[in-house]
Amino acid sequence: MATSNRSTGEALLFLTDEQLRQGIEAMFFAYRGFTADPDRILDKYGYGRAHHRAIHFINCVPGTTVNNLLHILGVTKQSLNRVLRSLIEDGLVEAQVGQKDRRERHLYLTETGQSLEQELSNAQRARMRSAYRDVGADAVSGFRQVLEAMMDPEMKRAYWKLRDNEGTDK
Amino acid sequence: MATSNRSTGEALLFLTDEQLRQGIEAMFFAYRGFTADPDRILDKYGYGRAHHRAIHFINCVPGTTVNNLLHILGVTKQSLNRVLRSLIEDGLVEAQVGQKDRRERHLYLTETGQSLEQELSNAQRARMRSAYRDVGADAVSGFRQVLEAMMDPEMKRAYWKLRDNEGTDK
DNA sequence: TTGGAATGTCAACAACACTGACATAAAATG
DNA sequence: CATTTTATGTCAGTGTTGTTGACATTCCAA
Repeated sequence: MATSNRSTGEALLFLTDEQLRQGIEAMFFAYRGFTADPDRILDKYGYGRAHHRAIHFINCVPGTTVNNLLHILGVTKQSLNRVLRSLIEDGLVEAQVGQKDRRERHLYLTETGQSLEQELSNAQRARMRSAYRDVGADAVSGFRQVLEAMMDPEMKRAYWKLRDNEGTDK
Repeated sequence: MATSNRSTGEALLFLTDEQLRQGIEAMFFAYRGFTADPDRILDKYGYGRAHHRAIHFINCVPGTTVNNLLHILGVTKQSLNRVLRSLIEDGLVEAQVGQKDRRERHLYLTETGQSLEQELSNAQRARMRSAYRDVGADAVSGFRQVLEAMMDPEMKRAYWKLRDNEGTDK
């Protein structure tokens, strides 16, 4: 606390309970902003955040199964099922019975579904892009590092797996 | 823009839709980790995240009113009321009628409430501290900058106000 | 073929957000 | 001072989304 070197002071300072609590509150308020734009759009269509998450990851991994999706989302299959049912009824998602294993349902976005996904993504990316622009590349790098360090190991694996998919697919 | 240094190269790279999407997913998975430890503790007592948020901010700003609290939390007073009622019934929170304006209820944590707040904070800070340690001070600074840039202006003001309170009070 | 494991669906319940209606107290207006 | 308006907080009912429990279907292995 009584050090005169600022960076050493910070190295000690940012681990105080006070600094940690500010980080916690920053996460809380930022997540509100993070979900605000998609929430407004979803309201128009009578959907909620659960629908958004399902649409997002089906778009990421087309043909994924219900079982795989619920592991990514971290909810029970019963909870996911209700959301999927409404999306299928409304023609945004298509469920194809697996050819190898007919217990599985492979999920795809229809054109309508892709259209909504775009609308949601564009809104959320706009805020992210704006924030990134404001703070610069180094800050963004730190942001990503801290987020990854905060994940449960299991979630970290899911996160990497998604990144690998996209890296190799395209 | 045509400079060859590293930060400019990243400045172009991290704004692609792909990079932005990864940031979005990182937020999603990290927030799960962020709430995981408190959620486990709250389960033991039959509480949920809503109770945690109320306890957290009552602890931050002792004597705050219901009206002030619901602005910070971004929920309706009816929603907050249900949570407060159970916390008061269980003896974790005390509501004192205002002396100047007797419509107001000033909220304080009881000793029991402070004890639970400590248990929750310690768990959440432990994860945050671990993440901060893993990545270093510079990354933490970037993390905080991006989070702040992602907040709605209104939330940013609430965030600053809380920081100012603590800075001047102590 | 039969028993168990995996996958997905249907039903009921709990937490927590919301809107609407209302009681009380303060402030403004006549 | 009486009345109206405004602010604060409470109670009741509804919808979304999470949960557990029970079940049908399909695959696989003994």
